Amino acid sequence: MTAAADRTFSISELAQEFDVTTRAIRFYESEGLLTPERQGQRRIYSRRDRVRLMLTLRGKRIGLSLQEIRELFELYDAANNDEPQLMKFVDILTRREQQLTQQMQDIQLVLREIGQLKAQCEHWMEKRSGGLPD
Amino acid sequence: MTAAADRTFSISELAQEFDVTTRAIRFYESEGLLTPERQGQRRIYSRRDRVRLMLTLRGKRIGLSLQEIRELFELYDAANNDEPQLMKFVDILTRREQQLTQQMQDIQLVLREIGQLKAQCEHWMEKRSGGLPD
DNA sequence: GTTCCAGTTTACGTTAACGTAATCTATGCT
DNA sequence: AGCATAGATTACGTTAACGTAAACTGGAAC
Repeated sequence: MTAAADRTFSISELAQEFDVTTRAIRFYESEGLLTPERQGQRRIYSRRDRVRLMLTLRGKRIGLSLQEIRELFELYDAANNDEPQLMKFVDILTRREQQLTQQMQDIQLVLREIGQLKAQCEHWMEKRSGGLPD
Repeated sequence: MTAAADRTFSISELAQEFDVTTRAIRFYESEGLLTPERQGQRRIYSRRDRVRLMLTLRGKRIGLSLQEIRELFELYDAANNDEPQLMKFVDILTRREQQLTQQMQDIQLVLREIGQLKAQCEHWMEKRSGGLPD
Protein backbone atom coordinates (compact mmCIF):
# COMPACT_ATOMS: atom_id res chain seq x y z
CA MET A 1 0.00 0.00 0.00
CA THR A 2 0.90 3.70 -0.25
CA ALA A 3 3.45 3.09 -2.96
CA ALA A 4 6.88 4.73 -2.98
CA ALA A 5 6.68 7.24 -0.16
CA ASP A 6 10.19 5.98 0.60
CA ARG A 7 12.16 8.64 -1.20
CA THR A 8 15.86 8.85 -0.57
CA PHE A 9 18.45 11.55 -1.07
CA SER A 10 22.08 11.81 -2.01
CA ILE A 11 24.47 13.81 0.11
CA SER A 12 24.74 16.63 -2.37
CA GLU A 13 20.98 16.87 -2.76
CA LEU A 14 20.69 17.52 0.93
CA ALA A 15 23.67 19.85 0.82
CA GLN A 16 22.00 21.91 -1.87
CA GLU A 17 18.58 21.95 -0.30
CA PHE A 18 19.81 23.15 3.08
CA ASP A 19 22.79 25.13 1.90
CA VAL A 20 25.45 23.32 3.85
CA THR A 21 28.59 21.57 2.64
CA THR A 22 28.86 17.83 2.23
CA ARG A 23 31.69 18.03 4.69
CA ALA A 24 29.34 19.38 7.31
CA ILE A 25 26.83 16.63 6.68
CA ARG A 26 29.46 13.93 7.04
CA PHE A 27 30.66 15.66 10.17
CA TYR A 28 27.18 15.57 11.67
CA GLU A 29 27.16 11.86 10.99
CA SER A 30 30.49 11.39 12.73
CA GLU A 31 28.96 13.19 15.69
CA GLY A 32 26.06 10.78 15.79
CA LEU A 33 23.37 13.13 14.51
CA LEU A 34 22.70 11.30 11.26
CA THR A 35 22.75 7.59 10.49
CA PRO A 36 22.32 7.15 6.74
CA GLU A 37 22.39 3.73 5.17
CA ARG A 38 24.94 2.65 2.61
CA GLN A 39 24.72 1.34 -0.88
CA GLY A 40 28.18 -0.08 -1.09
CA GLN A 41 30.21 2.90 -0.10
CA ARG A 42 27.75 5.67 -0.79
CA ARG A 43 25.58 7.23 1.84
CA ILE A 44 21.91 7.08 1.17
CA TYR A 45 19.68 9.37 3.19
CA SER A 46 16.08 8.61 4.14
CA ARG A 47 13.36 11.14 4.87
CA ARG A 48 14.07 10.57 8.53
CA ASP A 49 17.67 11.62 7.99
CA ARG A 50 16.45 14.65 6.15
CA VAL A 51 14.24 15.67 9.05
CA ARG A 52 17.12 15.19 11.47
CA LEU A 53 19.28 17.45 9.38
CA MET A 54 16.56 20.09 9.46
CA LEU A 55 16.28 19.79 13.21
CA THR A 56 20.04 19.93 13.57
CA LEU A 57 20.27 23.17 11.65
CA ARG A 58 17.38 24.66 13.57
CA GLY A 59 19.05 23.66 16.81
CA LYS A 60 22.21 25.37 15.70
CA ARG A 61 20.36 28.55 14.84
CA ILE A 62 19.11 28.86 18.37
CA GLY A 63 22.54 28.29 19.79
CA LEU A 64 22.58 24.62 20.69
CA SER A 65 25.82 22.69 20.37
CA LEU A 66 25.90 19.55 18.28
CA GLN A 67 26.31 17.55 21.46
CA GLU A 68 23.19 19.02 22.98
CA ILE A 69 21.26 18.37 19.82
CA ARG A 70 22.37 14.77 19.85
CA GLU A 71 21.35 14.39 23.48
CA LEU A 72 17.90 15.70 22.65
CA PHE A 73 17.64 13.19 19.81
CA GLU A 74 18.65 10.37 22.09
CA LEU A 75 16.25 11.42 24.80
CA TYR A 76 13.49 11.84 22.30
CA ASP A 77 14.10 8.35 20.96
CA ALA A 78 14.35 6.61 24.31
CA ALA A 79 11.90 8.69 26.30
CA ASN A 80 9.64 5.75 27.09
CA ASN A 81 12.13 4.57 29.65
CA ASP A 82 12.00 4.57 33.40
CA GLU A 83 11.03 7.45 35.61
CA PRO A 84 14.47 8.81 36.56
CA GLN A 85 15.16 9.02 32.84
CA LEU A 86 11.99 11.00 32.33
CA MET A 87 12.86 13.28 35.23
CA LYS A 88 16.22 14.01 33.67
CA PHE A 89 14.52 14.71 30.39
CA VAL A 90 12.10 17.19 31.93
CA ASP A 91 14.97 18.78 33.79
CA ILE A 92 17.01 19.41 30.66
CA LEU A 93 14.00 20.76 28.84
CA THR A 94 13.15 23.12 31.66
CA ARG A 95 16.63 24.57 31.79
CA ARG A 96 16.74 25.10 28.09
CA GLU A 97 13.32 26.63 28.26
CA GLN A 98 14.53 29.22 30.74
CA GLN A 99 17.61 30.00 28.70
CA LEU A 100 15.53 30.49 25.61
CA THR A 101 13.07 32.73 27.38
CA GLN A 102 15.93 34.88 28.61
CA GLN A 103 17.35 34.90 25.13
CA MET A 104 14.07 36.07 23.67
CA GLN A 105 13.95 38.97 26.09
CA ASP A 106 17.47 39.96 25.13
CA ILE A 107 16.59 39.81 21.50
CA GLN A 108 13.52 41.95 21.95
CA LEU A 109 15.58 44.57 23.73
CA VAL A 110 18.13 44.62 20.95
CA LEU A 111 15.44 44.75 18.30
CA ARG A 112 13.96 47.82 19.92
CA GLU A 113 17.32 49.52 20.08
CA ILE A 114 17.94 48.65 16.47
CA GLY A 115 14.62 50.13 15.51
CA GLN A 116 15.42 53.37 17.27
CA LEU A 117 18.86 53.59 15.75
CA LYS A 118 17.54 53.03 12.28
CA ALA A 119 14.92 55.72 12.78
CA GLN A 120 17.65 58.08 13.94
CA CYS A 121 19.80 57.32 10.93
CA GLU A 122 17.00 57.87 8.49
CA HIS A 123 16.12 61.08 10.23
CA TRP A 124 19.68 62.35 9.85
CA MET A 125 19.84 61.34 6.25
CA GLU A 126 16.60 63.09 5.39
CA LYS A 127 17.82 66.25 7.00
CA ARG A 128 21.05 66.21 5.03
CA SER A 129 19.56 65.45 1.66
CA GLY A 130 16.88 68.07 2.28
CA GLY A 131 19.10 70.92 3.40
CA LEU A 132 21.66 71.09 0.60
CA PRO A 133 22.65 74.57 -0.58
CA ASP A 134 22.90 74.97 -4.38
CA MET B 1 27.73 69.83 41.28
CA THR B 2 26.09 66.42 41.70
CA ALA B 3 28.84 65.17 43.95
CA ALA B 4 30.52 61.78 43.46
CA ALA B 5 28.43 60.18 40.77
CA ASP B 6 31.83 59.10 39.45
CA ARG B 7 31.98 55.68 41.03
CA THR B 8 34.63 53.30 39.83
CA PHE B 9 35.07 49.55 40.03
CA SER B 10 37.88 47.07 40.39
CA ILE B 11 38.21 44.17 38.02
CA SER B 12 37.06 41.63 40.55
CA GLU B 13 34.05 43.69 41.54
CA LEU B 14 32.87 43.57 37.97
CA ALA B 15 33.78 39.91 37.70
CA GLN B 16 31.63 39.12 40.72
CA GLU B 17 28.72 41.27 39.72
CA PHE B 18 28.42 39.79 36.25
CA ASP B 19 29.72 36.34 37.04
CA VAL B 20 32.61 36.30 34.60
CA THR B 21 36.30 35.69 35.22
CA THR B 22 38.86 38.47 35.40
CA ARG B 23 40.56 36.73 32.54
CA ALA B 24 37.51 37.25 30.39
CA ILE B 25 37.32 40.93 31.29
CA ARG B 26 40.95 41.49 30.37
CA PHE B 27 40.36 39.58 27.20
CA TYR B 28 37.46 41.84 26.27
CA GLU B 29 39.80 44.78 26.77
CA SER B 30 42.42 43.23 24.51
CA GLU B 31 39.68 42.90 21.90
CA GLY B 32 38.88 46.58 22.15
CA LEU B 33 35.55 46.28 23.95
CA LEU B 34 36.64 47.94 27.17
CA THR B 35 39.06 50.79 27.76
CA PRO B 36 39.55 51.16 31.49
CA GLU B 37 41.95 53.74 32.89
CA ARG B 38 44.98 52.89 34.95
CA GLN B 39 46.15 53.85 38.38
CA GLY B 40 49.74 52.86 37.94
CA GLN B 41 49.36 49.33 36.77
CA ARG B 42 45.87 48.56 37.97
CA ARG B 43 42.82 48.80 35.84
CA ILE B 44 40.14 51.11 37.07
CA TYR B 45 36.70 50.78 35.53
CA SER B 46 34.23 53.64 35.12
CA ARG B 47 30.44 53.32 34.95
CA ARG B 48 30.79 53.58 31.22
CA ASP B 49 33.04 50.52 31.21
CA ARG B 50 30.52 48.75 33.35
CA VAL B 51 27.74 49.48 30.88
CA ARG B 52 29.89 48.26 28.04
CA LEU B 53 30.53 45.03 29.86
CA MET B 54 26.79 44.59 30.34
CA LEU B 55 26.17 45.22 26.67
CA THR B 56 28.96 42.85 25.72
CA LEU B 57 27.46 40.03 27.74
CA ARG B 58 24.02 40.73 26.37
CA GLY B 59 25.42 40.69 22.87
CA LYS B 60 27.02 37.34 23.55
CA ARG B 61 23.78 35.91 24.87
CA ILE B 62 22.07 36.62 21.58
CA GLY B 63 24.87 35.06 19.62
CA LEU B 64 26.99 38.01 18.54
CA SER B 65 30.73 37.55 18.24
CA LEU B 66 33.02 39.88 20.15
CA GLN B 67 34.08 41.40 16.85
CA GLU B 68 30.52 42.20 15.92
CA ILE B 69 29.89 43.71 19.31
CA ARG B 70 32.95 45.90 18.93
CA GLU B 71 31.82 47.00 15.49
CA LEU B 72 28.47 48.02 16.90
CA PHE B 73 30.22 50.00 19.63
CA GLU B 74 32.38 51.75 17.09
CA LEU B 75 29.47 52.51 14.82
CA TYR B 76 27.45 53.72 17.74
CA ASP B 77 30.25 56.04 18.80
CA ALA B 78 31.04 57.43 15.38
CA ALA B 79 27.58 57.35 13.84
CA ASN B 80 27.51 61.07 13.19
CA ASN B 81 29.77 60.59 10.23
CA ASP B 82 29.12 60.83 6.54
CA GLU B 83 26.25 59.26 4.68
CA PRO B 84 27.95 56.11 3.31
CA GLN B 85 28.90 55.35 6.89
CA LEU B 86 25.30 55.71 7.97
CA MET B 87 24.15 53.53 5.10
CA LYS B 88 26.54 50.82 6.19
CA PHE B 89 25.27 51.15 9.71
CA VAL B 90 21.65 50.75 8.70
CA ASP B 91 22.62 47.83 6.51
CA ILE B 92 24.30 45.92 9.32
CA LEU B 93 21.42 46.61 11.66
CA THR B 94 18.88 45.44 9.13
CA ARG B 95 20.65 42.17 8.55
CA ARG B 96 20.99 41.49 12.21
CA GLU B 97 17.37 42.40 12.67
CA GLN B 98 16.33 39.75 10.16
CA GLN B 99 18.56 37.13 11.75
CA LEU B 100 17.12 37.86 15.15
CA THR B 101 13.57 37.71 13.91
CA GLN B 102 14.27 34.33 12.35
CA GLN B 103 15.91 33.24 15.57
CA MET B 104 12.89 34.25 17.60
CA GLN B 105 10.65 32.19 15.39
CA ASP B 106 12.90 29.18 15.81
CA ILE B 107 12.90 29.64 19.54
CA GLN B 108 9.15 29.86 19.71
CA LEU B 109 8.85 26.61 17.77
CA VAL B 110 11.24 24.87 20.11
CA LEU B 111 9.49 26.27 23.15
CA ARG B 112 6.20 24.85 21.96
CA GLU B 113 7.73 21.44 21.37
CA ILE B 114 9.31 21.55 24.78
CA GLY B 115 5.97 22.36 26.32
CA GLN B 116 4.33 19.42 24.62
CA LEU B 117 7.11 17.06 25.59
CA LYS B 118 6.94 18.12 29.21
CA ALA B 119 3.21 17.60 29.26
CA GLN B 120 3.69 14.13 27.80
CA CYS B 121 6.29 13.25 30.40
CA GLU B 122 4.14 14.40 33.26
CA HIS B 123 1.23 12.50 31.84
CA TRP B 124 3.26 9.29 31.73
CA MET B 125 4.55 9.76 35.20
CA GLU B 126 1.09 10.32 36.64
CA LYS B 127 -0.17 7.16 34.99
CA ARG B 128 2.64 5.08 36.46
CA SER B 129 2.45 6.33 40.02
CA GLY B 130 -1.32 5.95 39.92
CA GLY B 131 -1.64 2.44 38.56
CA LEU B 132 0.59 0.41 40.86
CA PRO B 133 -0.70 -3.05 41.92
CA ASP B 134 -0.23 -3.91 45.64
C1' DG C 1 60.50 42.61 57.22
C1' DT C 2 57.60 39.15 55.49
C1' DT C 3 53.55 37.34 54.32
C1' DC C 4 49.23 37.93 52.04
C1' DC C 5 46.49 39.40 48.50
C1' DA C 6 44.65 41.28 44.42
C1' DG C 7 46.28 42.40 40.32
C1' DT C 8 49.44 42.18 36.06
C1' DT C 9 51.87 40.15 32.00
C1' DT C 10 53.17 36.43 28.95
C1' DA C 11 52.41 32.47 26.79
C1' DC C 12 50.91 28.06 25.72
C1' DG C 13 46.64 24.89 25.84
C1' DT C 14 41.78 23.78 24.64
C1' DT C 15 37.15 22.97 22.49
C1' DA C 16 33.82 23.23 18.74
C1' DA C 17 32.69 23.03 14.14
C1' DC C 18 33.92 22.61 10.39
C1' DG C 19 37.54 24.08 6.00
C1' DT C 20 40.86 22.45 2.95
C1' DA C 21 43.64 19.60 0.60
C1' DA C 22 45.24 15.02 -1.08
C1' DT C 23 44.34 10.63 -2.42
C1' DC C 24 41.31 6.85 -3.68
C1' DT C 25 36.92 4.59 -5.57
C1' DA C 26 32.85 3.66 -8.23
C1' DT C 27 30.07 4.56 -12.15
C1' DG C 28 28.04 6.35 -16.15
C1' DC C 29 29.12 8.24 -20.73
C1' DT C 30 31.32 8.40 -25.16
C1' DA D 1 39.27 1.86 -22.96
C1' DG D 2 39.42 6.47 -21.20
C1' DC D 3 37.57 10.27 -18.79
C1' DA D 4 34.61 13.05 -16.02
C1' DT D 5 31.97 13.33 -11.91
C1' DA D 6 30.24 12.44 -7.39
C1' DG D 7 31.42 10.48 -3.41
C1' DA D 8 34.61 8.51 0.31
C1' DT D 9 38.55 8.56 3.55
C1' DT D 10 42.34 10.50 6.11
C1' DA D 11 44.52 14.02 8.09
C1' DC D 12 46.15 18.42 9.10
C1' DG D 13 44.66 23.50 9.53
C1' DT D 14 41.74 27.26 11.45
C1' DT D 15 38.99 30.54 14.34
C1' DA D 16 36.86 32.22 18.59
C1' DA D 17 36.85 32.77 23.27
C1' DC D 18 38.62 32.10 26.72
C1' DG D 19 41.31 28.53 30.54
C1' DT D 20 45.37 27.66 32.92
C1' DA D 21 49.85 28.08 34.59
C1' DA D 22 54.03 30.66 35.78
C1' DA D 23 56.31 34.43 37.28
C1' DC D 24 56.26 39.28 38.82
C1' DT D 25 54.44 43.70 41.34
C1' DG D 26 52.75 46.80 44.94
C1' DG D 27 50.37 47.90 48.76
C1' DA D 28 48.24 46.23 53.50
C1' DA D 29 48.31 43.79 57.60
C1' DC D 30 50.72 41.60 61.22
